[in-house]
Amino acid sequence: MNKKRHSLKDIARELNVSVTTVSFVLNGKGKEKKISDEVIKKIQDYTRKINYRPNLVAQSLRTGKTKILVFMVEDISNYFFSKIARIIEDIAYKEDYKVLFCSNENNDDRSRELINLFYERQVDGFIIIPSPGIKDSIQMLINNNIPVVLFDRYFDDLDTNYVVIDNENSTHHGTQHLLSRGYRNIGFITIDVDQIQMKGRLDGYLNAITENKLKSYVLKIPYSETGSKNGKKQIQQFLQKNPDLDAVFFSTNYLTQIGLEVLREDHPRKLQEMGIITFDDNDLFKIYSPSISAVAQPLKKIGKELMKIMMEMLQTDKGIKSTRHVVLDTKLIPRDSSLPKEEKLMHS
Amino acid sequence: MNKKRHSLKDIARELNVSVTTVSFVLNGKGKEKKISDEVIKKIQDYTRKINYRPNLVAQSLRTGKTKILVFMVEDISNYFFSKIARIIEDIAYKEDYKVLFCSNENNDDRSRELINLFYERQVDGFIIIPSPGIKDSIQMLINNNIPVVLFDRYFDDLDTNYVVIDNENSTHHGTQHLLSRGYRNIGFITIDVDQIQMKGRLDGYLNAITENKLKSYVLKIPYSETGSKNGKKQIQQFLQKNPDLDAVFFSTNYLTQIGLEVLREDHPRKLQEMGIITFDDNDLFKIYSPSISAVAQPLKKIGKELMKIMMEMLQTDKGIKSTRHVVLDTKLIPRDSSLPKEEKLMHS
DNA sequence: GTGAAAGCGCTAACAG
DNA sequence: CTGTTAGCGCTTTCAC
Repeated sequence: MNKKRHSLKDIARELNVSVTTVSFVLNGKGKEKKISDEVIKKIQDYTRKINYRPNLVAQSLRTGKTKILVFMVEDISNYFFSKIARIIEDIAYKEDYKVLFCSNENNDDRSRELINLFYERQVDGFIIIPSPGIKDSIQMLINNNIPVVLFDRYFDDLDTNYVVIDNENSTHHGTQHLLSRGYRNIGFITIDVDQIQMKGRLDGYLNAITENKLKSYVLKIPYSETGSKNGKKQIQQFLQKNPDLDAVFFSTNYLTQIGLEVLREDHPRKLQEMGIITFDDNDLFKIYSPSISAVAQPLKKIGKELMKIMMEMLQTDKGIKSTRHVVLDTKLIPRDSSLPKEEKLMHS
Repeated sequence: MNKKRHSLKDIARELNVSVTTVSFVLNGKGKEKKISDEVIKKIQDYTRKINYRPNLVAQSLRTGKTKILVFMVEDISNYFFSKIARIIEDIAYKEDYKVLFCSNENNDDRSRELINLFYERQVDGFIIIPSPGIKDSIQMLINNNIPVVLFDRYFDDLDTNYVVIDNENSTHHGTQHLLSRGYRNIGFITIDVDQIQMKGRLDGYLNAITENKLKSYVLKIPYSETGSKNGKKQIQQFLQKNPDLDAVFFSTNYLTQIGLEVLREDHPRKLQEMGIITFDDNDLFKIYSPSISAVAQPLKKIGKELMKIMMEMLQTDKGIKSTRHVVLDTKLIPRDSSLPKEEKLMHS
């Protein structure tokens, strides 16, 4: 086996042709450039024989394109993000793009660092879930004519492409669902963060509650504490302080996980009796006992829309065309955890 | 805002110094090369002002290093893989490496394609869960002196670095656990694939069963069907055909998911009464009802060991030193699903 | 102390 | 039809 990589020059020398000829042939421009069949064949045979692999770094330097996209989310190991990642990956590979995944932990410094890093590395485009304070970095990318699509959330005062869901409507609908099933004291457990998607989710809940002249119960947990014991404790206290709650709405899937854990340990009875809805579905919620009703985001559609916008930008050379705003609907999947209240009480 | 990227040349011209000087200063070699403080300051101030970002592609072409690692798994959206991905990512970033994640679907063609792709792109190292038939591609990387670490499985007749767990021992132990809890007819549901880790898992189970002179019940499902209705159907049939089973051992987490779904839908009673163990833990198994006993892989340790070997190879220039073989222990986490058989029957 | 220049491997305009 | 050549942006040797 050959230890050294072959270069165009090596091949050219070996075959007594010029680098250009080899380059043309390998790029499929042999016919177009009217290179003789004989030479074409010679080159193809030889390169196949030595298993020639072009140096894409050199190619990138020359063309200015890396064929790499960045997909930046809060945490790639989170169900929602990793599922979308997988969809994006598949579409991208079909379009001959590779995808670099990274997690920013919803942290501005880390986000900025990552964006700079990949900017230096000349990636062709960014698909980003922005952390709260990185408007400047996003702006920088846009100024430098680099395709960016945000998703899950965006900045009100920054004109970017984005793909989001109708958060407000979704939680409004979910809350209505609980109300229609007879629940009256509905708690809302969410993340304490000043981001548009979370504000939307809270608003949807609050509106539904006020429209029905009911009392709202809101618990806000700092994002940084969702991984720690502290988050769990806050939910425990919230449930204890509000014993009259007959339903809870969790605004993200990791909160649901913590919440279920608390309910299971401290209030096994409530776990069966309370109405429960989670934002973001998970395969496992379906097979939980009780199965958990969920507001499911359209993962495939989100992935597709993101890539559609991205490919469009990538293809229209540097069109500073209008930005695309896509707002998708979610789907409420009623399961056992939000069965009518009386029914639940009967069973338990 | 400036539309164009700045290059070293631009800076040099602007500041009336040479490219070399700028390069030295930016690489922190100013002092070493005895460049005057004045010039150093001038360059630093200016580059900061225009927010100069070096072109890392050019740098890579020149140095031959990309500072990118590839992490290839079956499916990045799977819990086990995405958790490890996250750990690897964190370690890598600290070492100033970026990580490209990709999913090979345990498919040889896709694996080969991906490996070639990244090889062309000059990535510095590969961490791979190999699909069954890509020994040749792995060999190619090794021949070309590219650091490779396999994990989860390896090839018996290929001398590579790898990090795996003691599969045989783990399932043996798990099966023993079920036996000690009074279960006698234990089924083993696994993937039909000729790979070392799955063979180990099956062997561990079979050995435990034979040692105790019991009957084995094995269901092998093709990997390709685990995502489809077909896989579900096979489990359904398996359970129907073997009504005397009092316990099941699932050999991977996605099989467990399907299995739980089947049990929940078709045999809610069995779900409570049967002994259940899963290979690969998941946060949600802990809060399931019943909580599911699991053979947990040491995710952090796996990630750390992988990166330790990788960094070692990356640093020792081209040392063809001996290959590293790391075999880690798993941890059996007994939960409610494997409570003593009598206890379970009493409760239900 | 600083600069000129070669070269990493590739593309493509231009020349013949 | 094929070859020469100028870069892409950077690092680094060698020269002054």
